[in-house]
Amino acid sequence: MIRTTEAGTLRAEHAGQPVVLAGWVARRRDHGGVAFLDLRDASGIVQVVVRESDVAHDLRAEYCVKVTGEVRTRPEGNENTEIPTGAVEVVASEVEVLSEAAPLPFQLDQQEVNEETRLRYRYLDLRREGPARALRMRSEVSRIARNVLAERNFVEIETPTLTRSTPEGARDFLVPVRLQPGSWYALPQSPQLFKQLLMVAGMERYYQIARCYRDEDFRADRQPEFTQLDIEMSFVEQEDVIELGEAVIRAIWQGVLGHDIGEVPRMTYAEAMTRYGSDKPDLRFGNELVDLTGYFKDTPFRVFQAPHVGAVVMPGGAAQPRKTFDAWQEWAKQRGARGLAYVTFGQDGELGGPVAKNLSEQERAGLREAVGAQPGDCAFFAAGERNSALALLGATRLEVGKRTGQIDESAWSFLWIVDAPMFEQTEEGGWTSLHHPFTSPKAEWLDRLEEAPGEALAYAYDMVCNGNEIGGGSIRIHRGDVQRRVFTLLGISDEEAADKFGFLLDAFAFGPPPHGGIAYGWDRICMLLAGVDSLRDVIAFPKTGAGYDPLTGAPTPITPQQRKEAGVDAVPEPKG
RNA sequence: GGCCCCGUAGCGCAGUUGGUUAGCGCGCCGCCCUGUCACGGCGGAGGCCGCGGGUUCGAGUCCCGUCGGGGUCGCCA
Repeated sequence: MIRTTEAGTLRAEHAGQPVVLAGWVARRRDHGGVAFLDLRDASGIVQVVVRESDVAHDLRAEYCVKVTGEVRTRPEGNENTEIPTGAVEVVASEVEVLSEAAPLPFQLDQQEVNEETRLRYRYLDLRREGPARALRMRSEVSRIARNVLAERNFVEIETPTLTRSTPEGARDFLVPVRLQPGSWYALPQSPQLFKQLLMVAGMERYYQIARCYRDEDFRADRQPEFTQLDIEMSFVEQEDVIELGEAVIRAIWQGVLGHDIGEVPRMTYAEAMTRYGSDKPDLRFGNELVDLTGYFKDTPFRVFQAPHVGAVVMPGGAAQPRKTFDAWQEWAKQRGARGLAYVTFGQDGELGGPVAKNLSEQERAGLREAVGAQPGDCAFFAAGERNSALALLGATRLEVGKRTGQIDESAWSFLWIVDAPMFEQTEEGGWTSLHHPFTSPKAEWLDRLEEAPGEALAYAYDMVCNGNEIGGGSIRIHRGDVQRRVFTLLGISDEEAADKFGFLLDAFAFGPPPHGGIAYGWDRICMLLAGVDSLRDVIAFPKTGAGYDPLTGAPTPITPQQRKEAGVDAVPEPKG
């Protein structure tokens, strides 16, 4: 090693020791006759004293240097209590420049720097304490998960990233194949089918920290390539997977934050939608939705003559000016709603807002009590199809929670959402899988799926943390006849099924074990643990919203030669 | 694809109802400084005001378009 000691580890007890340090010049304070360097390495920062002024004079920020010297306690009164090494300093006898640094594109100690600039020089950004800490924490998260899984005899197995399109539902990233012009690989949206094959293969307990790819529009919490902790187990029931998933998350929160997540409560999908208007409710605050469908069943107000009428209360909301209520309308319209009806409850008991006068005398009289509001509150209403009304109210509840400060930002609220529906109605009137087509119906629905596809429940479960879905999974179908019936319901013909994932169906002809699993969104979990608002902060080299990597400049155009070789333009032979 | 916000020096920002030579802080370069820790002092360099068009006697400022970034809805089982 070039150095003997890590800078951040030096303490008063090391006084008198000769040391060789290596790191970067974080800051330089040159007084002419004496100069101080803050030397930073991965362990931290220590002050170096340089007496030979001309040596220090030529050093610049972020030069990489080797310092030979001796540790000593700082002179009386010169201690710096702000830093862990502040009791000591290293008196340099020799400073060797290992490499120079050009003037920096941004200062590393500056708080606010344009994110695109940070990403372009991500290697500099990562020299900063916060970004570096996020990556180190992420490593710790993975290590803990691996430990838990190793203790339980899980096998870590890699699966292909050049593969065939699998039916997750998102757009695939495609890779042209030089050796077979006109044919393309897809990058996996998840290792879903491979992990099921590994169960058929008798591995019994598989996991992988797997990179996944989806070609959709990106967000702060969405990247084109992202990571899942992917888990699959044989001979298990839903309870077993939930227990394991919970154990992983428990160990992570304990290990990284020292936080005990406690018993994770369960809620059915139906209950979550009814009470919170969301399949991933944020339980850090209450303020549940109110169902007023019955209350308004004979209402003279046209808008409320709907299959579902519900409300959410905004504490203190009556005091909002008209302009703010207009902004709420706009907010709702952005979400595809016609508007957001509201009623204010005055301190004097008077109802306000444009909706109130449309209600019957009787409805007005009991309304405040019916929605559970106090004088001075307001209530927002949504009316329409049950699902869309609940969705709007759920979003309103969250927005109200944010604006009124009801959300306890220091809290960790975990939750399992269970009993998800098997299917969801498509716009064309058919059915589509809520989860994916290999999800098993619950035992009581196994034989009568077809009777009421819209009501059939699945062995599917999502783990929710503070209103974020952090993981989800299911027990899979392992019986050919059940799988065929599900395909039929989904409108997938035998030929189509054979064409799309015949290899899985083939495998299932050879004694597939009952199995199930779960996948955790690793980036999102790290984002929550790090307390940051963007996935980009917990990814070493992330991309911007348009899928652009400011560091490498990817994606780039290809040369005509590459284009020709890759077979991008090849026209496949027509079949038959 | 829709909507909202932002593009001014390397970085962070200011720039009045459209009006002379576009400023401030940090950084950068040079010199000085023996106890600083966001060291300090003196001096200096650095701008296609994202890009293109329009209105105007005159545009960083107003209008249209476009590109880039951020957010959000759609989308992402």
